[in-house]
Amino acid sequence: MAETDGRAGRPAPRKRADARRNEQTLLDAAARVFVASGVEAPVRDIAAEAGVGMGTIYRHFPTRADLIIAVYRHQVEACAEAGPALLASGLAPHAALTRWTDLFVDFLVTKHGLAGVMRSGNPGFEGLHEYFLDRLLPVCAQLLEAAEAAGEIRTDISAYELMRGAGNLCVGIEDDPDFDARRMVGLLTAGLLRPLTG
Amino acid sequence: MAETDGRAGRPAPRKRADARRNEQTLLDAAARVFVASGVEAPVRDIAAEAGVGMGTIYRHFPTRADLIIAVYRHQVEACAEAGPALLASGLAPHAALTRWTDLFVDFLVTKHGLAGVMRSGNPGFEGLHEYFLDRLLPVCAQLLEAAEAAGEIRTDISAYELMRGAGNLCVGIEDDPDFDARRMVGLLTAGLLRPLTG
DNA sequence: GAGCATACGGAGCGGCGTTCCGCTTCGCAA
DNA sequence: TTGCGAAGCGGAACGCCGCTCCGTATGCTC
Repeated sequence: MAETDGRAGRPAPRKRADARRNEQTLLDAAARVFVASGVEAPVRDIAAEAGVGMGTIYRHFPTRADLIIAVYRHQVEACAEAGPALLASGLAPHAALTRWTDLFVDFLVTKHGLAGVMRSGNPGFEGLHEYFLDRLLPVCAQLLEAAEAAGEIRTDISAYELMRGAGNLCVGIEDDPDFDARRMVGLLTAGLLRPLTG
Repeated sequence: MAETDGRAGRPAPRKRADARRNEQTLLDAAARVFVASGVEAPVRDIAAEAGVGMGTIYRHFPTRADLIIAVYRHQVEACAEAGPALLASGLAPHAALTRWTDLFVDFLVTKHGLAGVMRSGNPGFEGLHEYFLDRLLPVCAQLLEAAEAAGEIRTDISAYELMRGAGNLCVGIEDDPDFDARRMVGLLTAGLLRPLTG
């Protein structure tokens, strides 16, 4: 919330060298642990992997969510930027929306358990939920509006619902070979299409 | 699994009176606690509400899932029976499927957190997932097949995926007034419809 | 080099699910 | 009615978790 404080002056007093080093070490260690054990891995494991104490993690990343956000920031950014790009690519809006949703889902399913943790009301992860929404909701909304404006889809579904729905569909995929989240999200976007019959 | 043992003879040695009493007490207490705090309520709370010790719960219901199953058995049964009834009611198969899905979703969303816990891979709840599948999957499959046979819907979605998808969409609804699970599941079933265009 | 703000480590707290075992109670048989 | 083995009970205790707190160590500045 008050990370860089934004406002006047330069209140960030520059971190100590060992602190900056540790932060990077933690990010690397967390990334490794997330791949190996999923994003729900015990904080202790991450601390151990990084060779630091518990306190160090919590000082750099006050909540688990902050750590996860930091680890995946780049990829979320890429997903956010893909939205406008797809719209500008000449694809029909609904097709662009579908493609973008696929990207979003791919991002989620390739991170063990990220989806499960991203849903709202999951204690300790509210910040993650918020971050995803802040960053990706406008993108999704833009795609949705374009498709609505083109008359391709129904207008009673909000961007939030679509993202939340797609996210939910990706929960708990890792240990279930019989469930293809991508196809189900495809069903969801297909369901958006305005029925041709009256 | 080996509850009544099914097989020959009568190996169930009839329970003691106090045991039967306690089982009922527990069921009632659990139902109350589930309503008040959701199905993820601490086992201790249920024990306290029932006025029994921890051991008593675990003896009667070896896993949390067993307790939940016992509490909701009637309602699951009703949902299962609604499937054939809807098909026989003269509704078009896809309409019947949609209605049934609504019933299923209603059942899930009216129980705090049931959906979240029903997904596979949730430690301590595997049995619950299994039970829902055993009981409701055939029903869903029957509805799906009828709609497929009528040529109303696409054929590349399995009953399991549909149920799992609907279930997933209901996860974490309780604290999110902006997300209408019923409408999203409606999108899913609408997406099943065979597109009228080539 | 001295002194202090900054950062570190990990013991410790409270909450969870689950197990285990000494004690109590039931109900059958004598 | 009484005695006794088995069935059932309660809750302390264990291990795992996220998270906090504070005595100690370290980097930075003067």
